[in-house]
Amino acid sequence: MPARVLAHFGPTGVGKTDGAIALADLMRARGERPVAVSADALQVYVGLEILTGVPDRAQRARLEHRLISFLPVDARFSVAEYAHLAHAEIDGLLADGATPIVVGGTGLYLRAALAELTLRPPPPQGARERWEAELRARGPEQLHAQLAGEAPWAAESIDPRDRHRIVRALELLEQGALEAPTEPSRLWTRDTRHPTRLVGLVRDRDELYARIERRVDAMIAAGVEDEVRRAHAAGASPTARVALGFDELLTGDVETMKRRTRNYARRQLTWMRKLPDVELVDIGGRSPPQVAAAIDSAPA
RNA sequence: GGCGCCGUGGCGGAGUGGCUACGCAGCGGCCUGCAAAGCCGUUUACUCCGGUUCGAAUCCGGACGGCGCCU
Repeated sequence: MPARVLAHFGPTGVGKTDGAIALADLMRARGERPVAVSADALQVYVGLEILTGVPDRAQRARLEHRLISFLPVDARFSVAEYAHLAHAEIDGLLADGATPIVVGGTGLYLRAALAELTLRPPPPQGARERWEAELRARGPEQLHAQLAGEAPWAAESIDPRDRHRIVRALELLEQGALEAPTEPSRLWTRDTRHPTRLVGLVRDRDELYARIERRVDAMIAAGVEDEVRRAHAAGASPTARVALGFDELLTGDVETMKRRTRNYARRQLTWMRKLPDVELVDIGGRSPPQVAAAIDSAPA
């Protein structure tokens, strides 16, 4: 069964955008019409283009990108909203005879775009703030114990120190939306909404880290610090501020930004290894056309 | 040249005779409306040589190296 949707996953700085652009040239030469659909939680924001590494004008001229740089920085965002938008884009492109290339590094977003995850409802008005205040007052262990008392099965799968998940579980519990799953999770299955070919882009670890180093330096040369200050002044939302380097650049701590970016790349690689049916392609030391050919002909 | 202080893993830093210090980095993993988030696990050491001792990173001697002061 021929794949109708292409997907590229890989750690930050590996060269996903360039890879997709090169592949697009190859596809067009064959009469196909590729369009990139971003699977990235931070590239959605307007006003953080340098920081989040959104493809520039020239790159976008060579390959149209969707779901990039469209949301005001002061807006909150979430996987569920993303899943909605991504499904609409992908289905629209297919209906139009185009080939979506889902490109991104946010693992959860990638799966949300490709598959039909059963996402839970958002927290009711003010619930988040209330539980976070509880958390600060009582600490994660206390809240976890409370959760264990009311929904032991849920507490079991959450570490007593994992404040994020504890808060989330309590929000759901409170609105009666915390039910034991009736079917197995689809997060790690090979389930997709359309026949999909998934390629994982990799390269030597030292080389990847060196690229991250250079990339951050290039961002600074391009004026990220001003960009972040402007976003900060514009009231960047909590979900925008989590962008790597946001806080660090406000205080000038470039080394921490680089280190955290490396840590993130490592987590992305962990995620990638776990994806079923991912075809790994080492794109180190290859020219764009070679990269395109390698991606195109990765052993099935 | 003399005297004194110091020499612990990639880095920082405890430990003064037997019992994993620890933190950071690195590495592996978890992951369902915050995911570039949040969380879990984990490798590497006592500068070298000799001595004392049942047993030494820890005590003694020497070598080497570093720092400081003196000549």
